[in-house]
Amino acid sequence: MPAPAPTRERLVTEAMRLFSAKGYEATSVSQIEAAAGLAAGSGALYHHFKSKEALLDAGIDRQLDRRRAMRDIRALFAGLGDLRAELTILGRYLLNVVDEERQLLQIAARTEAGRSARLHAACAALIDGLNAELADWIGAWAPAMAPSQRAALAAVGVNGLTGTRFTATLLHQAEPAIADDRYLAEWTALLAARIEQHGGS
Amino acid sequence: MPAPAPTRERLVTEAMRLFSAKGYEATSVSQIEAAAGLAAGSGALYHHFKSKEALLDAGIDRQLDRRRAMRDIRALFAGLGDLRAELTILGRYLLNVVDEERQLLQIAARTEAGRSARLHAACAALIDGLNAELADWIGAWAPAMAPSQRAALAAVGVNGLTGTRFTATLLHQAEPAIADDRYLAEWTALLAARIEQHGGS
DNA sequence: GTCTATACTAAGATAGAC
DNA sequence: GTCTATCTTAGTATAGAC
Repeated sequence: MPAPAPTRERLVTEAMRLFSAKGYEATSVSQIEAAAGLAAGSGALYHHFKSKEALLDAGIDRQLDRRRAMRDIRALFAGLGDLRAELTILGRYLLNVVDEERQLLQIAARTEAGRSARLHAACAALIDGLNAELADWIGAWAPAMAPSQRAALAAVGVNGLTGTRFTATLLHQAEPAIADDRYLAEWTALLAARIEQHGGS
Repeated sequence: MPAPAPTRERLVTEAMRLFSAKGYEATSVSQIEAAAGLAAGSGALYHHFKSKEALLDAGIDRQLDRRRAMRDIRALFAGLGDLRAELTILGRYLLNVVDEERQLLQIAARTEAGRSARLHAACAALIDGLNAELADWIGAWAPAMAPSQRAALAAVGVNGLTGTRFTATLLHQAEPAIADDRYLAEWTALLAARIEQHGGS
């Protein structure tokens, strides 16, 4: 049987879950304590974190650590030499990254704009990274495409992936209205048609 | 000079603005009163609305009234006979609808899932309507396309538009990283390439 | 209709017993 | 490390003067 996670870990886990469901401000310390198996309102949380905000920071840092651990996985599946095969895998990979970061994105979405600079920076770096990965790949297959057009195409592509998760969250859909396979297949066909048309040389 | 809006109107306007910025639960009645020019914490709001939730409902209803007033504008620009010309206008129209409803979408995004059934219903109807409009248009230009594929293509298209606003909100961008014209042009080219390829017959 | 004042509850955070 | 108890502030909402 797995050793129970230490209290500090449980607090971070439950806090991030509650923050993503209700937003930072709308989540009380009592609720976090209760979710972590401590007495609600006991203030036991403050033996592990200086404040509620320090707890959010710890959660963001944990997510950033996970992100660093995932880095360089991308290099594993490059260079199949076939446009649609590569794009299929790239789309699946990008959507997977969005899912890994979904909790963080939801917290940012449910929390006031200037509330946490760290939160904002973590999300901005994520979105920028997704756009850069897709833009780079497009650049390799359509070298003649102007950089500004490449950026716009990458943005539409990335928004097509992030948007489906945003919408699902917004509408409280446990699972997307359209199955991921179906959606990704259409996403791939859409971008492939445009790239072949343009950079097909 | 314009007559100052009545207090009740100002309360709804400011409440919706604050709800969209901070979320429903994170916005206090005092803040709404202050924003509407009343004494913070005076409780003057309760002479106009039974409760904070009744105020949110009034704001949702006002948005639904506006939505009804916008209906049937779509019919004005149909039937240009040119795929790319029609798609350009349709994309501009759909993005405009998203902007009109942006405040409502943001409130839903920043507010806990089961908090308001009315809010959820208003957003679901909006997203469904956008998808249906694009799917119908695709169906007219690519009759041979399977319904499930048409739905998937429409979903990618709509997510490409909603996603750009979601992302801008998430990253606190006053204006999008890519100009709307540039973005819409690429969005149009992307979908047009796919539709021509498929239903071009 | 708007104010002051207030009731009541819950928030974030701390002190000290065990 | 976790608890009970408590401090202080802020929340929703109401009562009553003007």
